[in-house]
Amino acid sequence: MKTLLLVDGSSYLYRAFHAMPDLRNSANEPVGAIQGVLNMLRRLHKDYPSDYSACVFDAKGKTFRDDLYPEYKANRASMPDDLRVQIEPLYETIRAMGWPLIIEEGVEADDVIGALAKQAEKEGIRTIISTGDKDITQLVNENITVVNTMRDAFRKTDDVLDIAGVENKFGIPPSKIIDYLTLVGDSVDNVPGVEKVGPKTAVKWLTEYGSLDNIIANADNIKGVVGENLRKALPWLPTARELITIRCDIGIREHFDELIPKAPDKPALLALFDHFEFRGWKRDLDKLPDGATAPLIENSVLPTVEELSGQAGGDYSPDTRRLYQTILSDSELEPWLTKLEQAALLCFDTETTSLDPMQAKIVGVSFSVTPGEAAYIPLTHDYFDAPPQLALTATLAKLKPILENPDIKKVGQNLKYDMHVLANHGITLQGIAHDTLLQSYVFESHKGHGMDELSERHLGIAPISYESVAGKGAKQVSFSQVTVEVAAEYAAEDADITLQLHQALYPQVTVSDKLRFIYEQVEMPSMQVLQRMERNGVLIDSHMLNRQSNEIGLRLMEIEKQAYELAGQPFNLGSPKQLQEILFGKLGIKPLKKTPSGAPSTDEDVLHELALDYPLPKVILEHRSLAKLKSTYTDKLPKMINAQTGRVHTNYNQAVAITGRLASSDPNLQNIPVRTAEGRRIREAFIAPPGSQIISADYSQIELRIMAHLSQDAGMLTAFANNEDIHRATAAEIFGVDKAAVDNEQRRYAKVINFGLIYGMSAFGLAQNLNIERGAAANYIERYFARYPGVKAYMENTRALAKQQGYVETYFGRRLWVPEINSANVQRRNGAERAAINAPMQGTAADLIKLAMIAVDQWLTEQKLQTKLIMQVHDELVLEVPEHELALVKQTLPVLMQEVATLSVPLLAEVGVGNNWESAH
DNA sequence: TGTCTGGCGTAC
DNA sequence: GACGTACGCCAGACAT
Repeated sequence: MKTLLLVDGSSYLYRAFHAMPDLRNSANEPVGAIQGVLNMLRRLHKDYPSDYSACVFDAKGKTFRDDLYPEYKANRASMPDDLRVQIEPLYETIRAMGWPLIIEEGVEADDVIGALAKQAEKEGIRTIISTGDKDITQLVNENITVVNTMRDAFRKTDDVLDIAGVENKFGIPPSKIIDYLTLVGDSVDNVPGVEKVGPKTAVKWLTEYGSLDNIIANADNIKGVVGENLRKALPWLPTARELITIRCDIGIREHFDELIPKAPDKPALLALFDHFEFRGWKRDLDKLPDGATAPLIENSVLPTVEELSGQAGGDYSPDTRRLYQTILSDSELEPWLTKLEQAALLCFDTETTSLDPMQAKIVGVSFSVTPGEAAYIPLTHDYFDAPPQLALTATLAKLKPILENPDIKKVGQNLKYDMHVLANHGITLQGIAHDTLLQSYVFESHKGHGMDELSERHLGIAPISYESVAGKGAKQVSFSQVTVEVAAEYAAEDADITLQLHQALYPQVTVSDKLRFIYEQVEMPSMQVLQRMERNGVLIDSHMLNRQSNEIGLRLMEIEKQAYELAGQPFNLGSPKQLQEILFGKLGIKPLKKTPSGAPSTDEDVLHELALDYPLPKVILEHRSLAKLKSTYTDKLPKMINAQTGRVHTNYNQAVAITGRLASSDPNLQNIPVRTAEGRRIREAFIAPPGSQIISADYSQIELRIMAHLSQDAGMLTAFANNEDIHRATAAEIFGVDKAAVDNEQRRYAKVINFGLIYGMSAFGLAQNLNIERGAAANYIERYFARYPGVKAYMENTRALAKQQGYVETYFGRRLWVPEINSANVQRRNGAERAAINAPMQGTAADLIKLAMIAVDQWLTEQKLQTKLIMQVHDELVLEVPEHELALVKQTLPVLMQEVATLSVPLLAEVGVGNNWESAH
C-alpha cells in the first residue's frame, strides 16, 4: 500500500515562530521560523518515508468559515511582521527542497488535507497527517493517521493518533471528535462551545447519549448549571459544528502524480541557505552530488564542537539514537566507571526524593558522555517489587572520586541543585565546567529554561516529562516509587538530552565574547558561590518571631472587631471582594479606581484616600499590613527552619529574572520588610550565633551611579565624583536653588523623580506618586532633562537601540531581550520601552554584585576565613562573621565591592555591624 | 480536595 | 494605561 504524507505547514509555522529563538541573519532578517519548519520537514522526511507528500499552508484572506461566522478567529492577533516576512522565503525553500506545496484560496489547510486524505483513501493510499492541531483527528480511520511531530522523534507509539490513539487521548473514537469539539469549543479559533463544558463533561455526555444530536434531543433532561448552559447554546451548536467540521468535499486540483517529491534544487537551496546563514545545512548540501535525487536529508554526522562554534547557532542536529542502559550490577557498572574516568566531558543528573535541595536524597544517577548514549544507575527505588539494585553507599563511594575530580569536567542542567544533593551524601562536586540552564539564561534570559522546553526549542525533541513518570500535585509520588524501567528511560534521556543541549547551546553563547564573559566569568562562578550561600543558611530566632506572631494575632482580633462595628456586620477583612461590597455597596462610598479586571479597587492608595473621609479604610489598612507581616513572615519563617541545620536555607534562582538579577524563594529573603518600624522587627530575628556578628554591606545608589556612567551625563558624573547627596543635587538643579537651600520636600520630590526615571516613569506616574498635578509633574521632568541632557539622550538612545536590535546590553554585555519593543499593541510596546530603559541599569547592578560575590567568596577561601556569605538582596551582601574576623572583614568587604569594576563614577559600599540584620544596617 | 487566577503587598 | 524586577499570601472559582 502506498503512503501519502500531508503536513499542516501553517500549524508548524506558528509553533516554530513562537518556539524558536529569535534567530536572524547578518542582515537582521528573522529566520527562526523558517529554520523551525524546515527542521521539522527534514525529520518527517526521515521518519515517515512516503511515496507522495505535500506541505499545505493556509492561504491569505477569508475562507467560507468567515462568511459563516464573522467572529471566526477574531481573537487572533494579526500576524507579527517578523513572521510574515518569513513566509515567502519559506515557500521558496520548500519548493526548492522538492516538496509539493499547496495553498488553496477560500479554505483552510485542514480542508485541503481532509480532501486529499479522503481522495487518497479512494485510490487505496494510506495517509499520514502531521499537524499540531487536534481538530484534524476527526479524519482518523483505518487508513488515515495523525502524528504530532514535535513529540514523535522517539516515541512514535505515544503520539501516533490512529483510532486507538485518539480513543486513548480523548476518551472517544475519532467519529465523535466533531461532536466533542462542538461541545467543548475551540478557544484558539474563537468558536465557543457550551459554557462550562470541558473535556470531562463532553466525554461523559457523548458516552451517555452517543452523539451530539442525541444530546440535543435530551437537552431538557440534563440538570444543573451545565444543563442550563447547554439549552442556552442550542441555537448555536449547528453553526459551531459546521465550523469545526473539516470539508473533505472541496475540489482539489492536484493529481497524485504531482505529489511525488522531486529532487532538491541544489543551487537554489545553496543560495537560500547562504542567505539565511544556515551554515550547517549548507555543508550537508555540499556533500550531495550535483543533480542528486537522493532525499535531501540523511542522518547527518554529528558536528564537532569546533564546527559548531563557527555556526550562526541553532542548527545542531540532535542524535536521536537511544542507547540507554540500566545498571543493576557491578559488572555493568565497571565499564561505565572507566568510561566516565576517561570522558572529556561528563554529563550527569541525579534523581531524588525531594525538590528541596537540602532534603533531597539520591534515588538514582544518570550519566552520558556521548550523545544518544546514556546509563541510569537506580539505587534506592523502594516500591514493593523493585528489582535488586546496586548498594547506595558502596556505589557512591565508587563515583565519589570521579565526581570530586577537578580534572574530569562536568556538565548538567541546574547543577546547583545536584551539588546540594551530592553534598547531602558527603560528595563535593568538582570539575564543574558547564550548566545548560545558565547557557540558556545567558543566551535568552527572557525565555523558559526548563529542560523539556530547551530540548524542544533547540533540539526539536520532546523528552519524557517528569509529570508523566512521577505524576503531579496530589498524585505525585516520590521518584523512588517510579519503576526502574520507566525511571531509566526518563533519567538516561535527561543526561543524554542535557549533553546534547550543551552541544547546541554552548556555541551560541560563545559566538560573542561578551556573552562568553557573562557565562564563564559571571554566571558559572556565581552558581557555586550561591550554592555555598544557600548551604550556609541564615540563623533565625524563631522564639522571637513566635512572640511577634502572637502579639500581631491579638491586635488583628481587636482590629477585626472594630471593623465589624464600623461595617455594621462581620466580614472577611482579607477578602478584597467582600471589602468592595461593604465599602462601595453597603456604605455607598464612591470607588476611586478600578482593578485591571474592572472591579473597584481597594488597594493601599485608595484606602489612604478614603481614610480622609471615613473611619473604616484606616482600620483595614492596619489590618492589611499586620496580616501580611504575620502570614508571610512571622508565621512562615520559623516553619522554614531546617531541622538538621537549625537554619533557614533559601533558594537563589539564578535563571528567572530577565535582567540578570537573582530571585530568592522558599523562603524569599529578598523582601523582608524594612520600611516600617513594625516590619523591621522581623529583621531583628535574623541573628548571628554566639561569638559571631552580622555584617551587611550595600552599594549606595548603585543604579543611579550606573545611569551616570552609561549616560555620561556631565552633571550626574560631577555630583557622584564629588560624593554629593544625589537627591539633594537633583533638587537643587530642578528647583533652581542652592544645594544648601534645598528643603526636605524638595529633596523628596527629587528622589521620586530620580527613581522614577530609572523605571521609565511618565508624567502621569510621577503626578500620581507625588500627588500633584500632571502638568506640574511634566514640568519637573522637563526641567530634569534640561539639567541632565545626557540622561535624556541616553534614554532616547536606549529606546532606539532596543527597537533596532531587539535587545539592550548591560555594561558587561549581558544581553537583555525586549521582544515586545516593536509590538503593534501600544501598551505592550510602551511597557517594553520602559523595560528597555530600566534593564541596563538593573542588569548592570546585578552583574556588579555577582562579581562582588565571587570576589568576596574567593577572598574568604584564600584567606581561609570562617566568615560566611549568607544573603544577597540585590544591592546588599550579608555575612556572618566570627568576632575575631570582624575588623578585617569590615575593612576589606567594602573595598572588594567597590573595586569590582571601574566605572566613570566611584562605587560606594556602606558597611554595618550588629547582633542582628536590623542593627547591622 | 486540589489547582489556578486575581488582588494585593513586600523588597530592591 | 500610566513604574522596572521579583515572590507569595489569601480568597474565590472551578475541576476532580
